[in-house]
Amino acid sequence: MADSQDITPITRRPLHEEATDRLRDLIVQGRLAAGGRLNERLLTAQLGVSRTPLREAFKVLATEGLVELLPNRGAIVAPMDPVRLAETLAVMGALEALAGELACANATEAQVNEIRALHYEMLAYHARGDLAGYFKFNQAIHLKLVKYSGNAVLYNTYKQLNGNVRRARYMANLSKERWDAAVREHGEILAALDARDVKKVRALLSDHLANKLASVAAGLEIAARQAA
Amino acid sequence: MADSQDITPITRRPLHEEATDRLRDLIVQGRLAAGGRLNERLLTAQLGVSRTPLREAFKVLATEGLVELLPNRGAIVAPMDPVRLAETLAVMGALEALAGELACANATEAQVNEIRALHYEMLAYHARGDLAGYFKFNQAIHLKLVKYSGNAVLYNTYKQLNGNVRRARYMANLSKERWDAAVREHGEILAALDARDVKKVRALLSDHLANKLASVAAGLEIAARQAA
DNA sequence: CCTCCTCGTTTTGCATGCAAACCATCAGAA
DNA sequence: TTCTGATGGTTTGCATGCAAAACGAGGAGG
Repeated sequence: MADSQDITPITRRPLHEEATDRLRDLIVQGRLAAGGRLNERLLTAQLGVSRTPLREAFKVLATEGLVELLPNRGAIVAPMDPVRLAETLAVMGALEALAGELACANATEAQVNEIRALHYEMLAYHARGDLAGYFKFNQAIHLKLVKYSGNAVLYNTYKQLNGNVRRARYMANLSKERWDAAVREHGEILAALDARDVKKVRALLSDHLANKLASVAAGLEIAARQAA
Repeated sequence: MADSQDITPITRRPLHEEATDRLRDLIVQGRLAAGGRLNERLLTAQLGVSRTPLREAFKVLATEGLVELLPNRGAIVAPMDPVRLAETLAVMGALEALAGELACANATEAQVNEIRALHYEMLAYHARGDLAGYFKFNQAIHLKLVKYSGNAVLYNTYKQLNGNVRRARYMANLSKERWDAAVREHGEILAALDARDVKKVRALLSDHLANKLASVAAGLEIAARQAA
């Protein structure tokens, strides 16, 4: 039987996949500005591929909601729409609630411990006030939780929505109070998961996401006021 | 203000979109068998497009989970995996529960009445024992409910998952009893929605989907036994 | 009889060519 | 001035060309 030390197969990934992933990263990381035009000629030069795989990547990212195709006028990075963002968070909340429920039933002890480990790492960044590091582990915890639900469709759906939200994370109005509260909430979620308390995990995750939604909404209001 | 008699813009849809939609329909309707090979040359001839837009359609449908791309060996219609199907239904249940909740808050009276109308049409097909007609309106009701939640992201996410499930609908073990029960459940859901009873709508929708999942699981077991 | 190799055919993945659509600019008319 | 229409350059959408990969039929060797 093969184990994780197995020989990794030599795979040459198709160019269009590589292009899709690279572009997705650029967009999610915000290195391609929302609403900005995606110039085919420029990107083919930068990525070193021809137009065909690049255009295939556009189509894929369009179905993921990261790119908008304007017929006969090319593609732009999907603009960030506050309403859409809020809607996405609401959906993610429902998905996480389900994930928490399933994780209570399906996650192994080792998996819960993995989340616990990530939680402590996150606490370390929180203690240092390192927001970027905090976000990274915060993300990781949420993703792991959904993954450990054991429902692959749920995981994929969640991940896709998450991509759309991640590039807006700086829009959240993360006050010190809210940050502290979020960390506390994480602690409670972990405890409830550890206790396999389905109802509590559901409720806590719902609240946690609702709070995030509120925080983002507040951030957007500030942004809107500044724009006006 | 413009009304529905408005002038419709003259739009020539891009070929790749048209191809995507056509292919998606063929797959969802089961006219392209699950697991079956998608021959580029054949399909270009049948759809009357060249390989480029067709291949773009493959990529899009692959991200939707309807097609599987085998590097250097073309594309096949994604095989139907019972586990995956069950997982998808679980996710859809969570989404519908959220949708019902939101619909209680956001749906207009007219929208509830539209669902009521569809419900009665469905009842007519049920009374006649017309399964195909029943399915059509059953689908329509669920989709409308999610749409009337007012959350566009939710609607899109749901619709995408639904495409994957629809082609497996014949796998459900729809006994007369289960069918009757489903119809009853629909009636209760409608009543609760009409009464804007959030909790009840949530609970009923969760149950309804859980029952569907059980029904599909039963159908799969029968299929598995037949295969063995 | 099975296995492995060879070589011709088919199919795929990507690059590129070409016509049509678009955009910017500007001249001329109302 | 403001609007209309022409013009050239750019960009897009799709078709097609070409090299590499996969497939498959046959034949040699075990």
